[in-house]
Amino acid sequence: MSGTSTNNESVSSRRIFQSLSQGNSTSQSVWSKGMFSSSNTCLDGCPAVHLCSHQADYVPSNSDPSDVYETSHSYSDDMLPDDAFYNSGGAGSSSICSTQWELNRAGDSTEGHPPPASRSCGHNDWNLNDGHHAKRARVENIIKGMSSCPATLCTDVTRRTEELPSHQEHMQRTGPCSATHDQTEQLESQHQQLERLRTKFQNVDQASEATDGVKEGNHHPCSDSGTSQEALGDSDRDSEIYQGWKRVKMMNYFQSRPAKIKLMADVLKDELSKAVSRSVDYIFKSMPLSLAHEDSVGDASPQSSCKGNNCRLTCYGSAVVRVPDVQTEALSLVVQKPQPEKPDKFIPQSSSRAHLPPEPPVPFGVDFALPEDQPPEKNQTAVRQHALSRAQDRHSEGGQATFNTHWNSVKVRSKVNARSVRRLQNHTLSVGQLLCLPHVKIEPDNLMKTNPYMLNEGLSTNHLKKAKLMFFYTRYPSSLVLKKCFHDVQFTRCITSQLIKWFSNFREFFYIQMEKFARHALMEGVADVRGLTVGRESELFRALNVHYNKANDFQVPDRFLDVAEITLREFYIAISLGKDRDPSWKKAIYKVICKLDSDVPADFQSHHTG
DNA sequence: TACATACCTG
DNA sequence: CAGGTATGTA
Repeated sequence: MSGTSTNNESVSSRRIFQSLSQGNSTSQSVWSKGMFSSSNTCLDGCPAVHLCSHQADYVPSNSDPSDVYETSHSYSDDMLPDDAFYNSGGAGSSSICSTQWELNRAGDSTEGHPPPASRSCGHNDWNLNDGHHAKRARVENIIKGMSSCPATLCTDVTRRTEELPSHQEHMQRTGPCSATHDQTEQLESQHQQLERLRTKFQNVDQASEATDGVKEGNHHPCSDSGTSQEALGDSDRDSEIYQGWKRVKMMNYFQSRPAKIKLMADVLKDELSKAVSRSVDYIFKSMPLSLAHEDSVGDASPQSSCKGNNCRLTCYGSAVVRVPDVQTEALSLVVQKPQPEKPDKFIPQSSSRAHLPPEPPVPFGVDFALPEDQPPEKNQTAVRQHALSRAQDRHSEGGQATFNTHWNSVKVRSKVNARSVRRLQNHTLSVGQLLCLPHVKIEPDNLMKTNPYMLNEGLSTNHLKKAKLMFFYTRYPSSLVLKKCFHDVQFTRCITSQLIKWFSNFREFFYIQMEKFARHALMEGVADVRGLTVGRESELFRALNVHYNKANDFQVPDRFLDVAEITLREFYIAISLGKDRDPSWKKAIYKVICKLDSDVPADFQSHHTG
């Protein structure tokens, strides 16, 4: 294969990876901001104010990726990035508000009624002000609602119908003051229907195995109206019942159907399908993907945000923990849509999260604890970018320390590159596909920790430094020497070419310095070539040492000083003799210098790192 | 012609 | 540091 084709491959690969790397680096801040924005919108929208303040402080932005990095992590700690995603996306909350919102939108009786959730949850303004956001909210809510399963919904309706008498007792006791006039009318007009519905759904519940423990007299723990209900204020109870009626109203549509549960499931599935389809179209038309559901439970307490409002409703029990799966699956549909863009283009998507409507409020009384057998990482199949974003978080915690211990000279860039590589390795490209990405920096330490016998399929910054140190001994290493010294690398044409290119560049810099200092000596009037010496304190040596041994943690062999001195004198002589008029005048010098190579110490062949 | 290297450029 | 091109050599 000719070098041209190899170059072409390298070029294209490099271009690609450059784009990826740039995307990463430049998206750092964006991505980080996206984290915040996701946090803003995660829980219930109500506390978005204080979350937004974080973002506002942050957004002005830091052009320094490292600063961004640090900042983002310190923040992510506060935001409980991992579990928060699952917790905050709780089905209960979204189902509640979404369902009731849907009902409010669809229900005739709600004309003129602001949706309870809208009144109670501070995010409604966003929803109402943006039809697209409303769509998204509907999609998410429907998806989440699905997760709670129709059976659960039925149990909820059943419970609502059961609560009705007590509510009427309450109304009789307190009068209509605690409820709106419309609500009172609805109570009266629908009471009869509800009674019938109640009976029917009780039958359904009893016949359904899926609703074990939700039968009458054995309520779902979270739907128990005992203690928690007693703790409610009157207005809370009214609102709650009001929302229950909305659900029941929807149920009325199916009242005449025999298989209610199945029908509901079908309807909801159909709605879900359409909603997801709409959301896909919308998302790809209007904004980058929103992958950020790294919501934080800790910061936005649903109790505080929705307390006293209609947000407090039901608990869907075990369905809660299923919601994130469903939701991420839905999002995965979006993510997996073919995209001509680079994968990392998705990363900044979360930045657009700030423009999305906040998540529906989270009902309190819901156990957000995520089962240990369902860690967030289990959903990596759902949203690759989401996993990637989170992986960045985790790498920054643990892997960062390892990073920082290596090369100070490549701090920021190495972070970006290595993270990018890890992401690519894990999610986008196989390691083999990275072979022809010459400047891909795979952290060998990480790989070797995983498997000390595994060959690196790329050259790292450690390899580069090692090559530079090798240059102190050999300026023209043979391929055999290279293979011996880089025995931890799986040699390919690309790897070999890259190493050869490295040494070519090293020589180029070396000879440029020699010529420069030789001419400088001539200009300074050095008459005798014996006056040209290269010591460790010489300016020439410092220049070379900075280039090849920047950390100055390597004892440069005396032999290199000798070679440098010889080379300097060769240049001095050639220039003084006017040989530099010949375009190829340096070649004679190169022939001399190439014979001065020394053997590379055994340490370079036995150890991977310097 | 294939390959290696130098040179120039970004 | 890497890509591209020019040049020299076998």
